[in-house]
Amino acid sequence: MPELPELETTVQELRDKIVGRKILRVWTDFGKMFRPSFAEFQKVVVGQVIKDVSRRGKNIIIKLDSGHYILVHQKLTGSLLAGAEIKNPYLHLILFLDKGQLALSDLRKFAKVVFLENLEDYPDYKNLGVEPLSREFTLEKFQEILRQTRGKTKKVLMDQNKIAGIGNIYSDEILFEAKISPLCEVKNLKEKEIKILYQAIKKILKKAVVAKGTSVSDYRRPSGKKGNFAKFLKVYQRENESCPRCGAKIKRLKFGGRSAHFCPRCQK
DNA sequence: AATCGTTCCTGATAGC
DNA sequence: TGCTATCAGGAACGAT
Repeated sequence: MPELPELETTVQELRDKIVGRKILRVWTDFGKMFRPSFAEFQKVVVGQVIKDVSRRGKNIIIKLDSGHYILVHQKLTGSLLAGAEIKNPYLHLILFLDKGQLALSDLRKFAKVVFLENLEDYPDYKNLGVEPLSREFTLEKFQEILRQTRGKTKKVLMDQNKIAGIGNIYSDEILFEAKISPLCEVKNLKEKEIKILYQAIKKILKKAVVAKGTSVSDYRRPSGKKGNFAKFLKVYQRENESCPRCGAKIKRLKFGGRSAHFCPRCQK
């Protein structure tokens, strides 16, 4: 699923292809994914020139000539693809540009496309937490976030309103790197562990950005290529395999509606 | 106010 | 073989 490194890759690779392009026509077969409506979206978007592509948390933000925005959340299986002519059985949105196409592929149809006049008017956007690879995300900031939060460490890492961009794959990998159990209550983390966890967040996310993300299920880069991080995964989707650090059997545990993969021996 | 359960969707897999 | 049932999963939303 697309998380921060996948989105970062998407943005970097989309920029060259679509900034400066004019939107001539739009097509969809799934009007339900648009907010407020496809009719509204079509009316406002056609004829616009794409000014910029950026990212905030797991949201892709496309800025238009008019100063308005298209916000795309890819959820579980969405991918933004760009090229001369996109072919794929799961396309649900195509923007026909003056050169090439921009398309949204989404097997499970959970993705959302929102048209906004002003980003700050959108509470789901405004409430997003700190960007973990930004300068704002200092150790002090992380300590402050943890002081204000209760619950299990994995859940807090994945809370978009605390830290934006981390999902199931990278929370598992970060916790393994830091040797902390996903079930560990935040209030029980020692100062030293908080520092190690902070460093692990930066390290794993940076490494995954360099590798251009993880294509463990449906994620694809805008060119249709896969990301390269899957081969670096230590615990995610490795249930019953041996821990690469201590050799114990990796466990998978469901809690709070999601699954955590971890080594029961070396993650405390 | 914070937390919990439900919902959206479809391909893969298990069970018969 | 071919059918049906179950499951995964981000986050908005409604309920408590």
